[in-house]
Amino acid sequence: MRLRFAPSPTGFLHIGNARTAIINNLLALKNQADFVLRIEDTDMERSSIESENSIINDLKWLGIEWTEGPDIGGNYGPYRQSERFDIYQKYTEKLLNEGKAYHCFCTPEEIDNMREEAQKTGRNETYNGKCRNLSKEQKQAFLDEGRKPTVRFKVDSDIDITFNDIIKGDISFNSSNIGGDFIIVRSDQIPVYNYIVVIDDSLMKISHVVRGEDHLSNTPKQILIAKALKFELPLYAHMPLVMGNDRKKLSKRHGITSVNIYREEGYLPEALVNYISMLGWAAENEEEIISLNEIVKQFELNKIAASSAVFDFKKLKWMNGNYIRTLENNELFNKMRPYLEKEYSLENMDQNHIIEIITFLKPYCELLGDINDQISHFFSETIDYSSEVRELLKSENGVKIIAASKELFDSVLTEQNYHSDYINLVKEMTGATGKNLFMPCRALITGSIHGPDLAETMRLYGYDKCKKRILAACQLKD
RNA sequence: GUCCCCGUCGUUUAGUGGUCUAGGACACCGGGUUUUCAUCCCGGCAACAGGGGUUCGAACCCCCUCGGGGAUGCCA
Repeated sequence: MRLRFAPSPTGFLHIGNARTAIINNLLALKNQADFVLRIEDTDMERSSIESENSIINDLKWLGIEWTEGPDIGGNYGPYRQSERFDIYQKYTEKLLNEGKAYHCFCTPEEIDNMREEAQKTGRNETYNGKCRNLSKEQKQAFLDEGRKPTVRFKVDSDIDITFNDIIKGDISFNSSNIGGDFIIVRSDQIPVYNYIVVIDDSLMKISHVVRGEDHLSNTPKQILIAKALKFELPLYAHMPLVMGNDRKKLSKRHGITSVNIYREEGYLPEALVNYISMLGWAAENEEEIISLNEIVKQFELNKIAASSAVFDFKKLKWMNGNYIRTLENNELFNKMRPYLEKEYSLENMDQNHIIEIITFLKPYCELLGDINDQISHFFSETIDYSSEVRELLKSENGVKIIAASKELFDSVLTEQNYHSDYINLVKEMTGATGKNLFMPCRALITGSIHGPDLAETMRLYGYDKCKKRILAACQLKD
């Protein structure tokens, strides 16, 4: 089994493409198949090496590993289409010589008119075959005019093209419905995707073409070319597209679509891979959070749903939080570290202490970056009291509790029991209970009325810091 | 317009003729974990697009309608 992922380097790796890559990777792992990364960079205007690098970077981050590609070579290279033009040219000449393709001198304007005409009359081919049987003289005349021809592939009419798609089942097209003779080489000599994808897949011995459903209607054209070139056909599997919440193809306006942004936002690649694997597929016991190994073990291409799926950002987030919670503490620290360092200098801090805090705050984080908000009051010396907190502390009850707290820290509480005994002693002194007890205590120490267990928070703060906070609260004036 | 694909709770899925008064997960709502929030646990809400067939029996098979998506590029 030989698989391939063939992105065009015209931007960042998109979630939809990432899914194609992930599914191919799953399959490759399951079947110990060869996995080719091929760069489809024939759109000279939009392709860039920066995009290629960033896509490769994102694929690696996702844990995807190919066995052949532009970065590592292989026996079927080169793996950039822009480096294979001489190969394609031979096939073009062959097609031309055999009368299976021909030069077309029509201008874009003429083509536009044909398209309009075809639309109006309800015909299916957009190109009317005008240049199919040009005489030598006619060709020469166009050449003398300075026209640069394209190469069109001859599509015979009324031929049934059928194939069995692994995901969709039997599919059939009629050659009369695919738009007529289509261009395989542009007027600037650069061949187009629909043509060379066939050559590359054949030359690279790809056995299974697993790609997005947007390629489904390209498939009959590709089959026609493969037949003209006497290539063996690969097996096809077209995956339904990933949609936004309005059921349109997932795009920027639906939310984050670039994989690199997910990385920056603090998603774990394991979570993203897990979630995306579950889009259109379910494990035997319907377990949702399962390891890559288990997915690989259970995954079957023909079990992918034939219908499209809406990308659920909330569920992804939930899943990410889940992965964060199960991460081992030191590892979690290492992963959160870059985020922390964006806002805090960790240089002079006790690493074990930070790990202790992170472990404590883990259930509050769905994204790695969430730690920054959660941890701020552990790291900062001063407090910004919100107006809500201010009001609470300036109430009669709040003032009473602040006074009691100060007295306790002045005389009763020690470095040993300041965290464990504090709240109970305040309760005894003030008679406050329940919310009236806990809210002000939490507010005056942490500056917030919500948060994790107060005693543990105080322990992690340390005696001095708790005392400072109480003194600060005493200073609280209008 | 034309061609192709698709149609189970809001979302994602289980379901391949009887075990389905349709199951799980996310989201949402309610309760519990003797302060809050988060985690965790329990409970609730909620779907077979519609209409015809086939069959003793249909979410599952067939047809039509409707709905959605994709393609229709000298993009990939």
